[in-house]
Amino acid sequence: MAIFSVPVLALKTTSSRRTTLADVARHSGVTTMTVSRFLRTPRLVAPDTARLVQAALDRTGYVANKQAGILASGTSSMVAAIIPNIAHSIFSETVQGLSETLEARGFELLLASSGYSLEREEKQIRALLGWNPFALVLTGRHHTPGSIRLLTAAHGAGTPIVEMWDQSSSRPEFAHIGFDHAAAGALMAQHLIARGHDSLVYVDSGVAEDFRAHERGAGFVQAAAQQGLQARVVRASLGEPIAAGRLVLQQLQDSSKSKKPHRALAFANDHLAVGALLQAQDLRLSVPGRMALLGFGDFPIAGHISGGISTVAAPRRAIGQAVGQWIARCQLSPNKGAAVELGAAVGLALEPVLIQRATT
Amino acid sequence: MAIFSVPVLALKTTSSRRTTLADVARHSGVTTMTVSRFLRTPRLVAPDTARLVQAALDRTGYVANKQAGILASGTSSMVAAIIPNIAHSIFSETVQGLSETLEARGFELLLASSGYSLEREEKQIRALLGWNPFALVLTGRHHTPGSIRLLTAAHGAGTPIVEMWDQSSSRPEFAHIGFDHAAAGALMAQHLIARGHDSLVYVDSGVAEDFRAHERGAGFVQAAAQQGLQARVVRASLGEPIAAGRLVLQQLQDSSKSKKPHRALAFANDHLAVGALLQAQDLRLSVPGRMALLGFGDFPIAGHISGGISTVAAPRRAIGQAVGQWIARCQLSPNKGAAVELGAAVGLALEPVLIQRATT
DNA sequence: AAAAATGTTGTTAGCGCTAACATTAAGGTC
DNA sequence: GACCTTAATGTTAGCGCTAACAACATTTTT
Repeated sequence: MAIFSVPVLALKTTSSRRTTLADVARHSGVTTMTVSRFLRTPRLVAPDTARLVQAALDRTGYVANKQAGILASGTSSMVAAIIPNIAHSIFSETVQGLSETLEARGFELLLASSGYSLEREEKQIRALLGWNPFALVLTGRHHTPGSIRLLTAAHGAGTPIVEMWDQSSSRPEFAHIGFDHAAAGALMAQHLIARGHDSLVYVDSGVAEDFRAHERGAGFVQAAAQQGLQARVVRASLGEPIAAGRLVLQQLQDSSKSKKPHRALAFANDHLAVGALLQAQDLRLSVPGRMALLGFGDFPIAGHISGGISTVAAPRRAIGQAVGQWIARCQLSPNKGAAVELGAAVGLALEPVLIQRATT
Repeated sequence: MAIFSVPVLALKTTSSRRTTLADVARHSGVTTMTVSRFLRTPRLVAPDTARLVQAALDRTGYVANKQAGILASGTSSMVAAIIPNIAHSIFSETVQGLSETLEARGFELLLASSGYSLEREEKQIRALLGWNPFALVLTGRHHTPGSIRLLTAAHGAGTPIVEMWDQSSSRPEFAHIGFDHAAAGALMAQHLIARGHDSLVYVDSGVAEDFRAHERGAGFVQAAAQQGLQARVVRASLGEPIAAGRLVLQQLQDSSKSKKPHRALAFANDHLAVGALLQAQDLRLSVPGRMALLGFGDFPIAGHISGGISTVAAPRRAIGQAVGQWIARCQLSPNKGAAVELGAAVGLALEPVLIQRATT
């Protein structure tokens, strides 16, 4: 790999600054205000003038300066969102749904990924709030005290705050759109029990800050206990999740040569489950004959692997869409900026759905 | 799914506007300029004053208004980038590399995903330029004429433009960091030929605007021709790529019951190849016995599927890092804004590497 | 001790745009 | 024709911040 740079000699030395409204105004013989008006409320501009302005706009290749516009008007069309991991299948569809919904309503989306770190999240909240977003979207209800302080202040100043993926919010005045992860975990346990399994294992995410995965685990254990069964929880290793899933299955297999061989495994996510299934296939273990597997999330790969991973489908896209819709409603609401209106708590009750494939 | 909203009655009606520099200044008994100075160049502020200001900062929970700062200073620390698809494995690591590198140098990254549509890309270029970014990063060298016009104007006004993933740029004054996709395609063909295959097929991406995949196909066909072999090109269907890969393999199998059964397939990306491998396993086809498979990209899943997909690894992360480094260099360069310096064309020569697994 | 250098803070102006109001022209009403 | 309405454009001020320079106090140099 070699980096080479070829300095190009003097190009057009027209280091011309960007065209401004004033340039366009000069070209069309009107004032800046008329051009601004043409861009935001064209019906207030006379047709003849409009033609002149449009021509000047085309000729100059004007691109509006957002910072100036936002600063002057005091309102931004930008929505900021923080996701644990953009690349992660579980969130990419939420982002897709959010961005579609917002784009259709004239918003823009500014995205940050926290890498599941609450410290990074706090930094990003501060950075994003600096852009004066119309609203701020977070994932989950767990934040540092510093984050909460920033969020409360922003909310007080009229910025809607939405926490998604969880069933409750960190503060009552923030909106939340998500579902109950403990209940989803319970659903997993109940399904496995209904299928006749009594040796239950929950394979938790290796990411310490994946609180939702831990909550599903807690719900899983509790539901098992209610049926008089003691579920075991093991933690996957950090890092690439398919590899981690393989490793978990291998270790469980190694450690139980003599013990009860038949087990039902529920995983924190489908990638772990896929890894476990692939490892089971390599070990020639019969699935679900010797071992039943149940994933979470309904990731694209889950249905494609031979056999397919049974999974609990989370309403990934719906969450993003609902968040977008709620934010759009904030804009339309008559007295937009007021804390009262923005403080309306919104809950979206979503039932995760069980999708059964050959593995349970 | 039910959306319910609970209007919270009057919270703190302190719909207090956000704290500004002036607020902080008042609290600490200095002028706004001193506070601004403390935030940007603390060494120019006396220790005693600094303490006062810091206290006021903490007390008020000040968050700097970026639009005001950028507007006043005329320089932004934000870098804008457009990627075909954020969720796509092939780009997520590039984004990761880019964002790490930029963050370490105090830049922020504003991301947009074009969905492989040049029209959307043009809209996004316009929208992103409106934010006055420090630099603009694009994927590939194919753009609409309108986009080129916008980019040329922005470059003329001092904004560095980088095209990544391709080996050349749309205009000589833009930087480019990437590799030769035709050569990568040729590499794939040569490898298969060297392994003794003479019935070669390239399975192209179903996405019409995935120009790089098409270029690899062209390189593949040409390299085969140079060895006196006529390679066939088939196009995968649109949509979920693992399913598309399965379908391609099924169709090839159906259509060649009587004909030469042994084939070598090169795929536009690893997801297609994984789909094909899974389908081959379901059909009990021996791989590579009856059919050799070769993917592109070295996606995480490629090495984990039983057997593993042989693949040509693209320097995904390195591309992102190199782009970030180049942008950082633009900042440091003595006469930063000048077209001459920014026009320095940068090429990063990267050799894709062949990773061999059980499938070829 | 005067001059020069340095350190610290303040003043002024303006980035590019838009809200709010002011102004003018054109048409309608009595 | 004096009055009111409406339509179209212009004027003024200011969003929150920072560059550039000015003003002073303090130290260092000669």
